Amino acid sequence: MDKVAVEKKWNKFWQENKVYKFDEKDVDNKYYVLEMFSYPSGAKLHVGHWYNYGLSDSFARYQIMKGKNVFQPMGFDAFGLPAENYAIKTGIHPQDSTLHNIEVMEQQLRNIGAIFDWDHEIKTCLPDYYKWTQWIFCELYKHGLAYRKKAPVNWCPSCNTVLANEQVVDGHCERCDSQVIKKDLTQWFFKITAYADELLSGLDKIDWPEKTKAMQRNWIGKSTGGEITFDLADGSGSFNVFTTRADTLFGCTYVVLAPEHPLVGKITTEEQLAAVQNYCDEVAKTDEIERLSTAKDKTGVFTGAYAINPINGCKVEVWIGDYVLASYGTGAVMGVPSHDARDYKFAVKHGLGINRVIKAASPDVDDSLPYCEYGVMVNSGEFDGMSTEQGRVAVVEKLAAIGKGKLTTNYRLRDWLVSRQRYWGAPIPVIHCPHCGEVLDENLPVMLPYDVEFKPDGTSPLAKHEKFIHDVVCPKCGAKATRDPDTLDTFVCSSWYYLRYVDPKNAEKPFDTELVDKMLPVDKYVGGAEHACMHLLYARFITKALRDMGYLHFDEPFKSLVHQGVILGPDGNRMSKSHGNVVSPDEFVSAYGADVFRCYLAFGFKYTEGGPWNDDGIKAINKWLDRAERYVLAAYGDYASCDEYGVDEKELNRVRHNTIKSVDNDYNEFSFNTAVARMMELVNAMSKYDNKTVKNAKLYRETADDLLKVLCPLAPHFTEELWQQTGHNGSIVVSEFPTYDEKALKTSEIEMLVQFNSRPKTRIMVDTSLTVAQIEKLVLSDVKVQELLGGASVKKVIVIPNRLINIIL
RNA sequence: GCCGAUGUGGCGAAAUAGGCAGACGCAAGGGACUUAAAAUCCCUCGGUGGCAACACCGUGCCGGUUCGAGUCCGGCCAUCGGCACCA
Repeated sequence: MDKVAVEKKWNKFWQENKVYKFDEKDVDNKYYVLEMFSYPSGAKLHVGHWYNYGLSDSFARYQIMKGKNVFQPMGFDAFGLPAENYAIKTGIHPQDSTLHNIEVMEQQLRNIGAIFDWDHEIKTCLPDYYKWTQWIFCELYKHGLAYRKKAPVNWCPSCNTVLANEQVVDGHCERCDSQVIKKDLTQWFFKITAYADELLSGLDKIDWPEKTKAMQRNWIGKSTGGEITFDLADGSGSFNVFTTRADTLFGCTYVVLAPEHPLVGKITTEEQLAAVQNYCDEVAKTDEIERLSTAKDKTGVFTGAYAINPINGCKVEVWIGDYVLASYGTGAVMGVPSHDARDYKFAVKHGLGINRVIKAASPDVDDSLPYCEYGVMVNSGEFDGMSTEQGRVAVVEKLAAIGKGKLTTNYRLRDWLVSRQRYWGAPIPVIHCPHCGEVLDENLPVMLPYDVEFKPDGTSPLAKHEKFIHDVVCPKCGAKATRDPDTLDTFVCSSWYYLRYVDPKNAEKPFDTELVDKMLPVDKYVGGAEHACMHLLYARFITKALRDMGYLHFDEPFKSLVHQGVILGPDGNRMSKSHGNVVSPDEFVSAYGADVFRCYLAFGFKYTEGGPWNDDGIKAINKWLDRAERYVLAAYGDYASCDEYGVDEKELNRVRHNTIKSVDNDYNEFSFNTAVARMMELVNAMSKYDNKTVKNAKLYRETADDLLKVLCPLAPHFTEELWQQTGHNGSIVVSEFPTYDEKALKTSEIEMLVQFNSRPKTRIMVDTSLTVAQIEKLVLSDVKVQELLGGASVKKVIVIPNRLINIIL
């Protein structure tokens, strides 16, 4: 078969006849398969795209054959930095390059032969989409979940924009790898922290890889403890510290405030003023990465002020130190050098007191200082003898009774910084009025102007567009006002696209609530693991926020998630231009066809693992499909036919049904490699059967039909062609997936292994209807076994039905 | 440091529930057909020893539980991913 030519034919046929169109009237039987949409870069589809989209499509096709009404949309995450950077380099406008790239990619995606529903396509850079992205911003704002504040933020000097916490990797920009610096800027945030607890607990309800859930848990970083109030010794005020180890409070010999703590300026004494100011200046100059380095010395300065430890009334020194972060907890900690490694280092360096208040619970545990494990309280007055678990609550409760403490929870998760000083994104729909302050512009969309000077200089490109910025009046008071010059992080666009897919042409609303409630959540979401703490977290947040506003009525957007593995270059490195190891699917697809390529990706890797690319086996897959074709056609060819149903027939039938059973299960689990292995076994069995001179045509042909059907999701064009050539009506791609016959899997006799003391010795044929006791009797009376035993006495016989018999001597 | 994975032939990888390790392939070697090549078909293919039947060893390392461990338990080592002065 000329696979390439055949693929063109069927691809056209399916699309023209809308063979596997999602039936909008049968929503109750829907199955929503979604792959993370792609960024329309100038480069062609690479092997990774095929791996993700091609095999997810096989899963979707399998669901169709299992009778599901499958919805599998595709679109483009079209805003973003790369197009803008490309524009800066080449002068080609981002809109032009993006729309062109999308056209090219659409064609390439069609060539995979996937069932994408193009009527539901989304391009996030078009006004009819970003209008609703802006609408979401407005809704969040109205519900107090979007706000603007001045804060130290991550700034990428190369991309000339701020970044979200999630986009900073090891202190470097996720995109361009430049070192990120801290800047104090006024920026827009989404209050994702309001959902911290639900984002955490919701993880228990969803079928996601444990690894990914663990990463989100980690990222959210819940920690329970208490806030404890220290009064200043001179009575001029107080401050709180956060601790998870209130049981160590009696060991507190000093307290440390973050250098940015608002109290620092007020409490510093005359003598210490110069030192403190000097220290704060130094800290401000050091960049975040250096400051957060664990290896760094625990520097700090005494403020000259004293505070009172509320549990025992002891007077302790108040220091400042940059190991205390202003942005976590209360920006102040109690110093307990005896039971905290950092405090210990700090105390030793600055000559502060060390006072042990926890003993190891069991005497054989290393009890040296600092002792940071849980243990038993000592030197702690009435609390002596209490365990850490009890004490960390009891101490706070005692303080709460006198208004000096309360139990609290802290999260590592920070609010999501969404404004970007870049051009190619959705404009933030806010107008700044000299009288009313910030006012939402609900006259959407706020159009992104085309004629913009987007060369980066650290200010937003839109800020330099006179008309965009100034040609506006305040919606409230009508005064001359200005627009917000920033655009939204592209992760905002992608945080709700799975909702728009089901209702992409709705001009009245972002989506119809009733429809979305029926179509969501996504039943199977497939995409890379690298989005664990970004897109996958943001999407969950937006879903929950929209739910609380009443726009939808479910809690989680993605019921079940699968991460495909990464296909590396042949050298084992991540594919990249700089490594020069990028493998293009094109030459393989044009030589062997899309089905062969897809089957090869299916067979060559464990789906969730991926691995280095190697094209040695692709020829073998091509040969295998040729082999399958030969025997399918042979089954439908001329030969001496009979109704016989002997040993050979039973064996062929057994392999046939075993293949159906296994492959059915394998598709469900994205275990494409083993599915192909089982199908290869079936082809081998057919080849063996074909050697018979007289064959049972009914069985042979049914087997051929079943082979085509189980193979169909992985090789749709190939099987469709053979389906037609063997005289079937209708399209195989929408036929029913075969069911297996349990009876066919069972044979009347089975060969069992005989072991002596767990050592394999011989084999014996056993009737499968025998009981364990009968098998035991049979094996002991077997001539061969008798001979091997040579009269030795048998202590015990262990029979594992259908597998082995272990004789203990 | 903490969290999560992973570790099996020359290679990609299999192994529902503790039961014949290496399914299914690739590569390699041998053979049939062929004037020859391609294609196709058949055989061998974890290691060591042996003519052989067979024996011993073998799933990162060391122990344990069990009639029986790739799988369970304890302790290590290595690689990869994530988090990290988070109080």
